[in-house]
Amino acid sequence: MLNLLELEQLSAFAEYGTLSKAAEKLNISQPTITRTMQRLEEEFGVPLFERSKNHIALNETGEQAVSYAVQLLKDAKEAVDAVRAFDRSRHTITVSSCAPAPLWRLLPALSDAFPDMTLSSSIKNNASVLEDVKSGHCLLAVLPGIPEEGKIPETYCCRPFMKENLAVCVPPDHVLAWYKEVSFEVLNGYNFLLGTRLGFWDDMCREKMPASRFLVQTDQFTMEELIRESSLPCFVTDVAEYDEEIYGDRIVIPVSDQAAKITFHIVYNGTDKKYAPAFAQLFNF
Amino acid sequence: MLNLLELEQLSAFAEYGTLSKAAEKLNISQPTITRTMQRLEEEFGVPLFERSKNHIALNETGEQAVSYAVQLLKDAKEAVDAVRAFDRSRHTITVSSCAPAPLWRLLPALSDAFPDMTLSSSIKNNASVLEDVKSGHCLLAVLPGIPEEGKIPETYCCRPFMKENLAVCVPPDHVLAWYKEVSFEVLNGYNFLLGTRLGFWDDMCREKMPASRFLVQTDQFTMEELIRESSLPCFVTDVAEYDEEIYGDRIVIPVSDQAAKITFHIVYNGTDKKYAPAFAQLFNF
DNA sequence: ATTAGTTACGCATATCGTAACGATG
DNA sequence: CATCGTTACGATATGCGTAACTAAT
Repeated sequence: MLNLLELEQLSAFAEYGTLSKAAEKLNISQPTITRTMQRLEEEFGVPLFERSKNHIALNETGEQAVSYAVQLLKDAKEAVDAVRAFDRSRHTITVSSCAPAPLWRLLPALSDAFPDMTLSSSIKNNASVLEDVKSGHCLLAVLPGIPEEGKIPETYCCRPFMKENLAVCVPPDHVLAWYKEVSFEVLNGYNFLLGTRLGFWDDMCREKMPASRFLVQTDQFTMEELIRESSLPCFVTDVAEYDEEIYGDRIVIPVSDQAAKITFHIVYNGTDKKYAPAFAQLFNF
Repeated sequence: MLNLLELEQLSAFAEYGTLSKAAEKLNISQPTITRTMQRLEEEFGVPLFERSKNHIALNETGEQAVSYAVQLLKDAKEAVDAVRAFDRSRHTITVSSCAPAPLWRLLPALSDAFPDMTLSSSIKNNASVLEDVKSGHCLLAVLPGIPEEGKIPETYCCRPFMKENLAVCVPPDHVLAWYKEVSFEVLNGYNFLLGTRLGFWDDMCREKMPASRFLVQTDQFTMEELIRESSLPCFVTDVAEYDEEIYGDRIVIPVSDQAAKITFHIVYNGTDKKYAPAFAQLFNF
């Protein structure tokens, strides 16, 4: 039977041209590789090399053998990787969320319910989250409301999880500070500071306030500093903890639109034998 | 690195359910297979089995590993077979001929020109011969005349090789015995003895003499006996040696049609670097 | 008591590296 | 004479089978 270690030496010989070079690259002695090539010829049962007294080269059959060897080695490596990935997936619960806030509650709950599983979460826009849940790329999805009919298979379960309401946050001397509540229509045209990793809130703001510009900050510290030092409005929600240190005397004004009052929903594959029952229990309070 | 021998043991375990059974089937001791499974888990780096004190079974990851293992083993075997087949093809000149007679001259000539090559020949009808030469399934083809325009790629060479003329052979008291030569039209309606492996002659006879019946004999001895003991006409050609023992006092009458006077042509791929030059020399006298 | 799996132990052999050799340009 | 490939030889370790052990049915 073939031996992958031997095939690797064959492949190295093909790559480097001489047995000596190949041996050096593989950190083995040169006689070893000589013997391996002889063994390979025995195993294949046909000549693979043209030999002269101090020269050896692949013949046509040998070239063929090399191409098969390379393929086999590649397949073998991929197999190992795939098995490792599969094992990893068996011990990982993957969550795709449309916003950060739901994760703050969801991840601790999952960690509690599945103490020996690894949790892996990511925040993406709605479309990507939908993709993930449909492709099975994630086990749990968090979406802002019930997905439209036909967007996900019927076997998937959808349960309300928590609410979040959007608000703007402005310094007391800002013109908006007088409002008790404010609509997107009014806000449209103002420029805002916007933190990254906001998920679907990001998309929604751009959609509802097309005339506004959003000054996206990828760095958390920069964002906080700008909130303190500028009078630019920013966004907060009723779920995020409100840090006095950062917001100072800024005033919070709820956004009045229905679109700003979100009920996050959990979506998961109801036919998954391993997780569906546990998820049903977790989310059917 | 993975080892195919180990994967074979894994596959056997998956197939037979217990280590003992697998060990027995593979003619190895049972502790050996235990150790191999342990090594495999190390190599994959993840658990593949559920173990209790005297029981071991594949877990889900293990099932995955098995399916990859089976695939790899299959691929490896196929690779060896393919390399062997390739080597064989390198030492074999394959000839497809539309009739037996050309082979009687062609094979000795090839054997002479390529003393260390194996010759492999087969007789088929014209269409199959054309298929073989186009697909590269044969290196040399023998066809009855020049193939029609477009039937073979332009890069193929076509050279006249030898002539063969069809004749019928009847007992002296047969009504046909009076003819000096005879046309298919006259022959049409008579029934004939026909040996197998006649290649295209077979097809031609059926085409030119649709009203005739052909009593096909697969066995050479039976054929000869029937020629001796019956008065049924049969076919001979000017190339086949005429054995008095068999034909006795039968009379040979050439078939007058042009279609019965064949010039066999050799066809081969003119772009084949290895053989085209040698073939050109052989057939361009 | 039988069957299955793991561990312990000793041996055979496979495989490696060093060294020596042969050939070639 | 430097480089490359093959062969010889001795050390090592890898891997096997036997035997002994444990647990479960």
